Amino acid sequence: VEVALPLPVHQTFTYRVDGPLPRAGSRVLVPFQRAERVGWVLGPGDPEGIRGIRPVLDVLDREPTVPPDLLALARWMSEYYVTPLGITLRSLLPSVLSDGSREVLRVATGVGGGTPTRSRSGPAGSPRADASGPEASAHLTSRARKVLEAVASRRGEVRVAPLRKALGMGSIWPEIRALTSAGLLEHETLPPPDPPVRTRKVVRIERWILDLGTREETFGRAARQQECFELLEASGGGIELAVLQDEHGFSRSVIGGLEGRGLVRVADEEVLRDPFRDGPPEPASELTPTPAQASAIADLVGALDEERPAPRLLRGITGSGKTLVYIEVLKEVVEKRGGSAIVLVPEIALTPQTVSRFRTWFGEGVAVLHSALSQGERYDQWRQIRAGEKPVVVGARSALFAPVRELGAVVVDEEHDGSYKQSEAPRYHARDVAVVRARMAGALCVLGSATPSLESWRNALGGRFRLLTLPERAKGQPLPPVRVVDIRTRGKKGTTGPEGPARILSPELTDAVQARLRRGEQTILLLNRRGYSSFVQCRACGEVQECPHCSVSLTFHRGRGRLLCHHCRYEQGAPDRCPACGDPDLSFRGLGTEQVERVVAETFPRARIARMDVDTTSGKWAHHEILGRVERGEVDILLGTQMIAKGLDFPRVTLVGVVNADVGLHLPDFRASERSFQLLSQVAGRTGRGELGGEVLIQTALPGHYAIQAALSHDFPGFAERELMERTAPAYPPHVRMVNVVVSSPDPEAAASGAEEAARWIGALIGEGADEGRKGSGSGPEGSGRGPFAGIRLVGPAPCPIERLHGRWRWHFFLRGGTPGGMTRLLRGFAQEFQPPAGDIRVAVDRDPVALL
DNA sequence: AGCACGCCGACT
DNA sequence: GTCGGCGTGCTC
Repeated sequence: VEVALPLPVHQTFTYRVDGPLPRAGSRVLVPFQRAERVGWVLGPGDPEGIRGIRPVLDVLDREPTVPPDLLALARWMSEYYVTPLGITLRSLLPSVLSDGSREVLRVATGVGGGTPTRSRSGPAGSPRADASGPEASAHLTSRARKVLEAVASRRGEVRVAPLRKALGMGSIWPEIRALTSAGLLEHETLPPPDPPVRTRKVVRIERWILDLGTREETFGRAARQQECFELLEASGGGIELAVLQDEHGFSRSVIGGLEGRGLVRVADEEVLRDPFRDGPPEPASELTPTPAQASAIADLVGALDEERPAPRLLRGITGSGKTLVYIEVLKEVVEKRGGSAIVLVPEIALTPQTVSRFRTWFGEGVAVLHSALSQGERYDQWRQIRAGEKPVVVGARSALFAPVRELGAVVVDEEHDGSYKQSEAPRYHARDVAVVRARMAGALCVLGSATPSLESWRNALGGRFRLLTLPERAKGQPLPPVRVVDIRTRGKKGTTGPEGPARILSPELTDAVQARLRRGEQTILLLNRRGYSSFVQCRACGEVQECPHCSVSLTFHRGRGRLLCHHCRYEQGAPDRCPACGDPDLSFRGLGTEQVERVVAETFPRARIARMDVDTTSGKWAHHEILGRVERGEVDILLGTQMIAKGLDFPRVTLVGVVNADVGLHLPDFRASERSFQLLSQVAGRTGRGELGGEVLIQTALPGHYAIQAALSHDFPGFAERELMERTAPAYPPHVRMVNVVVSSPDPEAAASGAEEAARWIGALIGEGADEGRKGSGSGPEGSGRGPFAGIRLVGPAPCPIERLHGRWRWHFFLRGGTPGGMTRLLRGFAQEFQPPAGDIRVAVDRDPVALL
């Protein structure tokens, strides 16, 4: 059989099987080098040209874990995103199914003199203090001794991978081998663990008694048994044994009696874990669709019958009721056609509230896949989906790969959201893969957003997607009026100096908040930057503290009293004087949410304030706790980063204030304007949802910027038109497809030369060095070849905008244009054949990147 | 990724 | 003469 292994190698392997061939998509345990690994069977293998073929050790699945449709999708992703198939498959499945074999070590038991003692870490080479050890230990290397000591100091079995990490050593297999052959250690490869399944005892009706006469005859004078049986009947046939005993008082003998008559059976059943199980219930109010909703629904329902329905782009302003449209489509798929559907939602919008809207209609038929699930919980959901018990799957990015049967529709809500792009290999975009999965299944794909990505918008304008619009809010409320407050002139006039509160909360915004407090209404304040200040600068010498691993300034977090790097985990104590010149006069620059919180608390001492950003939501359910307080009216001002901009629906929020709309607008990324516009539009949509109306105030130093102007008038088409124009010269997505190749190394020279060599390699294939010479459009590739690579242009290499990250120096270059097929061939050749120069150099290929930092 | 093998400089 | 630190090529 041909087997895909989760290795960073663009190659598959062939193994021998005795007995029937396992079906494609089944997992197998195979010997690989000196370890055992889990891989996936792809089909019959070709033994031609392979020396010693090794045998499959075990077939781990009775039914393939990867059904044929998902295997085909994985193959497509593997090609398109230039990622080995095994790594792609691993990322589509619950991790328990692929985390593979575990190599364990333990101190050998059979050795005379007992276990080697805990070391007293004598100098290497010195005579051993404990004479009890066998002779063999005398000539161990110091490395081997370290390994042995480490194993001995942890009791029981020790896994190799964590041990190696703890020791900070490279490969420790030579040492392990030496120790095993010296009889000091035992080494064993354990099979993959059984997926964790908890069970409990459940009493379930085995034989139903419908006829009254039979019933009397059966039970006779066994009144308790009859009662118990009737309770079981009333509750659908199954009750947990412990509940029957403890809560209903049926003794073991009553249940035993029923068992003896063959009426019930006591069996172990799996306990399924589901943290969303107790989400708040939502009344199933049957809403009447607006005319716009009704016509969107009609189109979508009609599309379900098409052979190959075109993807639909549903553009509905915030509050226009896109979810109602989704639900109607799902009902059609699930109830009328017996199919299943997948609904993708951005991670932070995946709340019990969101889920409960689907639960209202589909009840237990809804599976939820969420990043906060434990491995076991995820696996539980996955099994139920595969068993066909959950026709509706709601989840974040990876829910797209739910093994549903009869896929009828895929919905991608907030399709413009950047969190749909995976940042590790396979670097897929779930929106794009959703279109592909739906197409492969002949299913309908619905992309929904108030502010579609320009990629989808262009597809809709060009007819590849069908555009559906919900131009009005479902309850007829108007979109809130938006006002701009120019903050350029503030500060000088402010009473407390240039850094004082007046610069942070303009008089206009202060008055507006004050009015809400007086009326008992709520305010949302957005500032898309966490921490207290994004950098700390010495007023004497100008020094700014940077992260030692990344080329970014350290952010001051006042709550923790520390400086943190927002890219890696680095942190250090906050300085009280400049580390360079010793001057104590430090200025805290670059406003963050912590500082706003402080200013707001000082300005409105009576207000109840909640802050929501990644620093206040570290716990698993912290989001829900904070939002619950807002919902119950225990919060007057909710302050936070972009995580408060999505999906919240609180009718008493009548003011949204954007503290500084310019954060992010100047990032060196062609999507900076698009992201700002989306964020402003989204947060604006948080108000005016109830009868109280609403208002939005945007503070900015760039009141004339088109992204802000468009947000003022809620004008998505206008914004899109302008932005599409901005991206024509030089050509950026969506006009061309783009690939970002990032080369990194701990050594800055190696990163630069690695990027140059990689670019040269590709340049030679596509017939050009770089793109600079050509101005204007990217068309007309006269000299540059007309083969499969025609039209592909290379730009760069250059240092990445964040040139150092996690201790690695980074260079990158772009490829753009050409045909998708040509690009795939180019990239595959590159991935398979390009050898980076020696040293620790990594090459990451990011196709259709969403962020270029 | 993780392993073996081979080369080379440093240390005993 | 050995040990340990890389670089290179291969894994069914």
